Amino acid sequence: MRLLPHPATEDIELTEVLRALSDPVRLEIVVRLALSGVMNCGEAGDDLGVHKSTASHHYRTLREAGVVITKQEGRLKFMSLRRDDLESRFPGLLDSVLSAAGIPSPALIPSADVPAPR
Amino acid sequence: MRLLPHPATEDIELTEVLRALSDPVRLEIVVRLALSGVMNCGEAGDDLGVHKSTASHHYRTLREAGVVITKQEGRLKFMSLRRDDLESRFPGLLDSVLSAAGIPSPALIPSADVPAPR
DNA sequence: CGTATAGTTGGATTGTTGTCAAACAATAGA
DNA sequence: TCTATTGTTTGACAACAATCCAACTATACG
Repeated sequence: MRLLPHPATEDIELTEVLRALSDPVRLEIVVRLALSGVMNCGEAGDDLGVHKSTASHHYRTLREAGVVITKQEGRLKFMSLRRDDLESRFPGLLDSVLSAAGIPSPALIPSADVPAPR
Repeated sequence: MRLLPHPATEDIELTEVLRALSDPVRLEIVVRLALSGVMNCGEAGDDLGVHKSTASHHYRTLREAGVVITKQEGRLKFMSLRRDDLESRFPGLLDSVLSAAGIPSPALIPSADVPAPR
């Protein structure tokens, strides 16, 4: 199981997080992750209306901004929100964005930085 | 005194607000407004390190995204954050961004959608 | 080993954005 | 009315971003 490169918590930049969240496609991915906890890229990108390579580009943007973490298991890559990291770096930010994006109540889904074992 | 065109509260889009806040120059302008309540464009753009026309472009972006409101009095234009509007549309969002941007405690400055009379 | 699956990468295209400089508009005050 | 002040608009330009398609990599499974 490999962990893809991503910024350390203290290196997450506010403007980069906001920029990552400011794209409708990426915001939708983030909403799905918030609702599901963990998703592989195929699930996360399903019915997004964009080519899979475009979705892959968005995964990378989210990862490099520090919004998601990605772990590979077999031929699947599991993504999850870096809820705890974001909360410690920018308290309340992710929850308010998720709430604004229409998620009923924030933090319904427990932090799941580690994907469930296969 | 004229009010420049800006979106109605219910037309403010989350992704546009996030995009407006995702530029370091614009975020700095927003931080200054949060600390000062009301500023004219000259004050807001002072020492930003960009040309005044660039700053003017950023004012427009912030206004069209629904983040600030601008009112003209004489030859000055006064900008202020749309705190109440943003709070009602996206509760907690602006405060968490301002807090993340290093403002000591959010909501220290009372909402000031209307510039102080000259 | 061959094939299917899952996702990434590179190229091409199209459109957007941040920036400056110069010209412009509007207002206040002399 | 002339001039200084305040900010906007326009044009130009380079950098970036979103997208698709095709080719590629890596893993799992027959």
